[in-house]
Amino acid sequence: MAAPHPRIVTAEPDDEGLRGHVGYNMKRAFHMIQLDVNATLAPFGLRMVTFSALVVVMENPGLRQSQLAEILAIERPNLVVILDELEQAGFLTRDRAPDDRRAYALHVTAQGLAVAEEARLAVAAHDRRMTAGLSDAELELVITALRRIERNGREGRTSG
Amino acid sequence: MAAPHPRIVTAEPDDEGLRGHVGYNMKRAFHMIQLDVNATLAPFGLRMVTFSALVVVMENPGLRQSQLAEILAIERPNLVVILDELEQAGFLTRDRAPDDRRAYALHVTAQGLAVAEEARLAVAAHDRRMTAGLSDAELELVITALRRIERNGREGRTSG
DNA sequence: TATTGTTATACTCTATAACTATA
DNA sequence: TATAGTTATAGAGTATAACAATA
Repeated sequence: MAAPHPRIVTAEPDDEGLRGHVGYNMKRAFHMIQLDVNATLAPFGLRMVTFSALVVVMENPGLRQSQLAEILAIERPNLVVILDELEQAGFLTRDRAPDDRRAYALHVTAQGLAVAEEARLAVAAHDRRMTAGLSDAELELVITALRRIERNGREGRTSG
Repeated sequence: MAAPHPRIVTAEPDDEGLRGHVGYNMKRAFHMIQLDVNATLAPFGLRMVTFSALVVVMENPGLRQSQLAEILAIERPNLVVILDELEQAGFLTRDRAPDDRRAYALHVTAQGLAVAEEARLAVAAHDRRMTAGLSDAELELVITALRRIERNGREGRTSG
């Protein structure tokens, strides 16, 4: 019988055998996103991770460092330098918690609030650039899928 | 007028303000994927990037290092240690190209082929674990979207 | 004893400049 | 001169152990 789908032979070497793997494609996509978002945030004196921390503290005033680390899924030691950076830029304050003098209550300053609001607009524009060509429904599905993948991974680590 | 969708106030602090951003969710998802795939590949003496390199060389025998670096989107200096690792494990060979004695022609060994085939099964199982709960159509859309995002980022860097 | 934030440290991944040997 | 592979190095991101202050 004749082959119904004759294979097109390409001269160019490629990564065909990896294209079906989620992780491989996600690594490449995330690398591009990280380059673009950091370039987007640099004018504000922010990086992806400092931006994320700033937004979370903004929406959760008085948050403790350990809570922030938990929310952002980063280790406590690594958060220290992130907050140093934000504090030295004048974007947030570490205030001793009155009820527990081991802990710091985190608050975004007026300057930090202003910068964060502008940075959010820039990041939203970055998101639109990076996801150009995807419909709203597709974008929503992608985000839902990413959150599902993260959850699958986290559950696999603890109970699997 | 009464609010049609009364907001449920949660006591728990969270990252609500970041959940709409693709990059933030992708970073978290990819972190989980990377942990899982590296744990999956460790028994084979492979990492995510050495596995990728092995598969590409397998499907493109005689490939040059610079071509492989181009395909995998990694810098030539970083590929050197990756190939050192694969060569020392006995999974591939670097043969001097007869027509250009500056270059190496890469070939996967019989041992490398056997390991790669088993590793591919393990990685496919890892993919299914990580994407559990997504339909085939959703998974395909996610991969297409990831490739689109990478392309958007790459085009933004060169011509934008 | 346990917890909060911190320091020190190490390992991975990525990026750039400069070298060598060929072309 | 230009290119292929290499070396050296620096910068992020992430992980663990151990410490001081406080609970």
